[in-house]
Amino acid sequence: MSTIHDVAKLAGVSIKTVSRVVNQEPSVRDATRERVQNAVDKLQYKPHNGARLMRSSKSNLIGLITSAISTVSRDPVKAGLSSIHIVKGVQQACREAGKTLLILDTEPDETDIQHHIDILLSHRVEGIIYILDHHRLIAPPVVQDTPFWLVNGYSTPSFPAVVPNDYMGQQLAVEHLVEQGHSRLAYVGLAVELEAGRLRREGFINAAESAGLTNEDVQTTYGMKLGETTPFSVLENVLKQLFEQQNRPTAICFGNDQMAMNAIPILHSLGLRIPEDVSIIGFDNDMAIVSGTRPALTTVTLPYQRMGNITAKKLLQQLSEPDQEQAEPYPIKVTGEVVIRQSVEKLNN
Amino acid sequence: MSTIHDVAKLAGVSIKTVSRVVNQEPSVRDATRERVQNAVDKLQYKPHNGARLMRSSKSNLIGLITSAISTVSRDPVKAGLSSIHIVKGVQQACREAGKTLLILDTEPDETDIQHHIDILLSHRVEGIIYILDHHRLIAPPVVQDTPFWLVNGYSTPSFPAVVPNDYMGQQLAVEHLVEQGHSRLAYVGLAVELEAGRLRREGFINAAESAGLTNEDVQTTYGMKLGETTPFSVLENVLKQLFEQQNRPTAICFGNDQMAMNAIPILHSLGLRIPEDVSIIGFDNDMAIVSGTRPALTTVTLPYQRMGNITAKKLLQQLSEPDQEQAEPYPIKVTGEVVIRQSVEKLNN
DNA sequence: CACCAAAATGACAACGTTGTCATTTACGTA
DNA sequence: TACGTAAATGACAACGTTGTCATTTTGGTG
Repeated sequence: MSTIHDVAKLAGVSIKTVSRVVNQEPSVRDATRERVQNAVDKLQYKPHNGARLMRSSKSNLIGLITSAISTVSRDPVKAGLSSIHIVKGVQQACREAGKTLLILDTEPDETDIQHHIDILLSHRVEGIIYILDHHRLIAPPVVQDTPFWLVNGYSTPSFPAVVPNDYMGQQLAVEHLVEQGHSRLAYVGLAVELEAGRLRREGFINAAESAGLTNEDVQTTYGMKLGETTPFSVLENVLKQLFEQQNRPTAICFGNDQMAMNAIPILHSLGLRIPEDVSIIGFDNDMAIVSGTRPALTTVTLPYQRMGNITAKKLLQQLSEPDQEQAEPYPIKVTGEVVIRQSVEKLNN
Repeated sequence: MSTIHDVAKLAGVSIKTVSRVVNQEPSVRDATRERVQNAVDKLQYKPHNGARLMRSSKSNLIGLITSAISTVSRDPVKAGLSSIHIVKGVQQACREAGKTLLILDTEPDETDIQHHIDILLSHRVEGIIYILDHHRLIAPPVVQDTPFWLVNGYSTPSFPAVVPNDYMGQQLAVEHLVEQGHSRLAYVGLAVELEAGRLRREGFINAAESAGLTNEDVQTTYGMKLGETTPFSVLENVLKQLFEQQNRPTAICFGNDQMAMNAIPILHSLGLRIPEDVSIIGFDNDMAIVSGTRPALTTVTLPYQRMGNITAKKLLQQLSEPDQEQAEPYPIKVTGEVVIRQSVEKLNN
């Protein structure tokens, strides 16, 4: 592999002039620049990033820690929305900024990431982004001098983090149902021990109250855990009870798409048509699920890609403007949006 | 960020002794080693990879070019099996060998990867793996001095490459059907302009011949393109014609899982039960598809993860034993295996 | 032509580590 | 205790580039 000295000798200039050409500095004559560029091309010279890094302290690398690749080949329906969508969002922002992403993938369920941090720091990455596989609180990682952001997880109010706004997302679902004329709602959600489960339930309850729905009109149940297939019999019992009562709901908000998908055949077996007899709405917009449901599922997006993009842009901004402080406390919450398909009917009332 | 000089000063030794401790060289006294390690821990010293790289010409990085991340969030059913499974296999082998993977993701359909190669070479990666999103022939990339492997694509017989053995995979499917007593088969496959489409069709025909099936017993049709949803009406017509004839097939080999999945409701609408009236078998073992079919689809795996793993191990072997030559011509073909579920019935005849 | 200022070019030190070889220390044996 | 050898430690050059400042070249003006 050729060095800057080889190029300088072939072009008949100093190594500094070669450096100026390669780095597109202005103060080089056109004829000189052309002569050097020809030598670069002929020798297929690639600058040595290690040497650059020693001199200029800019690696041009952004470190990314994720378990998305290890987990992406699990059963897509059971696994929930893959955090690789977050990776994609991060990647887009880095590509636009001309930064190279150094992705380190952890084993699933691996919580000690210090070894990964050490690798990234030895490569002198300019910043680190750690993507969690589901929304939760973690202890703050200890990293000096290098900007560090969490995505899909959070720590202290001073630690940079971006999370999905599960609360607002579920509110949007309720607002959509109410707007479509629904006034008797049920919520079948995730376990409240889960961050997302708790926030989505709270969002549902608050939105129902804000819409003036009384306790008679609103029924909530929960208990399903992320990552587990909803046992058919459990969901079946829940739905049976909902429809054995006098004030049957006209619409059901599910805590995620998987529950909504599993509910479809159960509701059919109860003699209910969707959306004519009961409307349903999911959460996540998981294409592995919604692309297969009949009728096509109306749902709320889990804005993973946007979260990744926002995080990377914030980090990059932090790098280019080191004195700018984040005004708001963390985490930054990103709200999804309703994707209207065919599982919600408009009522005339 | 502290340097080796800071550690040496704190521990009261030379920088070379610090280097010996950090690199776990043997010739250091235990007491000295402990003193140095304490200083390393106290200062949170991380070796500077750029400096190491300049001195030792070993980056410990393996470069990977793929479009898997950009494409993974497309509709999983339409996209075909994601090449991220290949990435996972590469990752496993690199992790075991203690190498860090530098993943560069291209835009979908981007064919000029020279810019990505340049980035990787400037980081002095020890080897490069280029993953193609589907099995095809490409022009040989020009890279000097650095080992370069293709996965899911191939070039000249001297260019290192690993591809799926589509031919053998489809043979396995036929052999399984024959073993289950089926003697009247149909093949509904991918377009033969596609590498996989051509090889799978050839594999089907050859396996049927080898099994002694006559032309009367075997019917082939093809024309579907990878990446496009099979138009329902086209597939419907194909299947109708198959079952309007006197010698109806007892089993259908599909060129991929997506076609098999789409065929299920059509066969039902023709009054055919699966597998009682007609057995079906897919190809790819795409969990985004097979996890949702009823009955559960018997299929042949597209061994992406294994291909990735084999490639990385070959590359790593090339790095540790540079004089070893690959005995066989390229590409190396990796055969999948039959995954038995419920869509193939055993006939008594 | 002489002078001045701006543009272009070059010399060389420094970045943080490892490889090489010289020097010092410790241990075992006679 | 002296000697020899092996183990441990240290000095310093080199890796390939960029930053800094000195030097040279060029162009314009009087």
